[in-house]
Amino acid sequence: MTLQLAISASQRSTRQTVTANWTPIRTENEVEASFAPVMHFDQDCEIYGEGDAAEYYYKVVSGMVRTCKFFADGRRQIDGFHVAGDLFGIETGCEHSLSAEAVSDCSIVAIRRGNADISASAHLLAGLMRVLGRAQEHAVLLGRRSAVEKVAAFLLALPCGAGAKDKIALAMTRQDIGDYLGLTLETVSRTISQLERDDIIDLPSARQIKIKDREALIELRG
Amino acid sequence: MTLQLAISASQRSTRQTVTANWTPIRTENEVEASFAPVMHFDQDCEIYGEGDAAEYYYKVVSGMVRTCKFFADGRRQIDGFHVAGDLFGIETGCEHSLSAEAVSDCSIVAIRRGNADISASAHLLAGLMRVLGRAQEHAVLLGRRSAVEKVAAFLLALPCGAGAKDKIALAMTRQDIGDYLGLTLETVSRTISQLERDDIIDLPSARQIKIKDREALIELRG
DNA sequence: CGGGATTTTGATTCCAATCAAGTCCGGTGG
DNA sequence: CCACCGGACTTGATTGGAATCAAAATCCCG
Repeated sequence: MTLQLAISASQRSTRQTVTANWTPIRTENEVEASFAPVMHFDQDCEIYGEGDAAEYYYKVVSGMVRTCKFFADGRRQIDGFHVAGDLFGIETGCEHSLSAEAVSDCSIVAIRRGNADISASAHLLAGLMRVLGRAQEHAVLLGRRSAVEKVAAFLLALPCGAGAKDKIALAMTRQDIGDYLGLTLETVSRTISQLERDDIIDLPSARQIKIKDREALIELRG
Repeated sequence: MTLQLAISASQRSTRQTVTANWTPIRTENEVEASFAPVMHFDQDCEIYGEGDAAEYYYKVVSGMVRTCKFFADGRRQIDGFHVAGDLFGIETGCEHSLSAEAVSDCSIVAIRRGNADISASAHLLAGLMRVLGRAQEHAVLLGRRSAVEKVAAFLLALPCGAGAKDKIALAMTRQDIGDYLGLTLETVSRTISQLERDDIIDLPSARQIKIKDREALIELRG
């Protein structure tokens, strides 16, 4: 078992991932390729970096992964959050155009490109299409929309905890949410607080959100 | 030959497409499916609307197409501009999640879904991957970036006129560019004017742009 | 408990949106 | 050929919403 390293998170939005730190585990019950080791990554580990050779694409088994782009000035744009079943790291060219990092401790399988060709598997093709649809929705979300609209849409798109419907456990920080929505962490916080004051959501803790009035959220999302 | 109808373009960003108005032409030299009629659309015609059954996906032969989303309040987000060779209208579900319209007079081929399955054609799969890459880049562009950065990136991504390198003929209006970049038409105009004042581009006319200092643009794009 | 990271909240600033005139340009008709 | 018309574009003045700067509160983990 590997230990979570302390992270020197001083500046805003700067790269703060610990270096790769994963444990390969052979599994029997994996549906994909004949030989797909499951890897475990600790929270905030980098799975791959922008510019790395894209020999594999990946599928999340458990936990959450973020794919993102870093700019020279330290700003970061998160492309997406990926949970169990999601594909990520699919590339046209031979190198990754984004970085991928573990939001929480997580397990993923790597699938060698060409080995199991996407076109060979209807399952993978469907995954690819889903990725495309999400990317397009994300672009629409980032365009001319206000902070409330963005946050409302984000909350509505979030997967609810199994069983307890309308209860959301956030795995990511306000900074992560901001970098995904194109807002600052302060604006995200303020907006969420306002939603609570308006009795639209409940905040037992910062990372626990209960949707009290889904209709109102849908209204705000526009 | 069909006539271009007068358009009542009064409000900003409101739907202003003329109703479908296309001419099917049978062609022999089409590589795709065995039976792919080429259709012609006049400028500003709707090719399909959000919610329409997605029986086909499409490929641009000539001219330019925009795919976009309309909001209840009249705002519009343009998802992308598509030129010769580009695929558009690929959907996961059974209906279109965006609308498609002709930016200029254009010719496109429709490819029936399932008939020529994407997975059956490496060519189509590559097209799909390219679409995905573009959608991701677009999302990154719309996130936390300033007006100048957006416009610079837009100009650099534009296809230059054949032969005369660095000469761009804009097919779209300032409003179109704004709805693509998540800016108002005024901000787009101001930014372009500023670039001219800074001697980075030249504007013989509003729709003709000559890039004088590509390095500077790249610098601004970040 | 203690300490650091995360989150909330407040005050102020700034960039882009909005509101409001003009100007330019391509097309049309006299 | 020129005057005129309408849409597209430019430019100016002002406003507004989110960013930034700053500090306090809270949570989580050892």
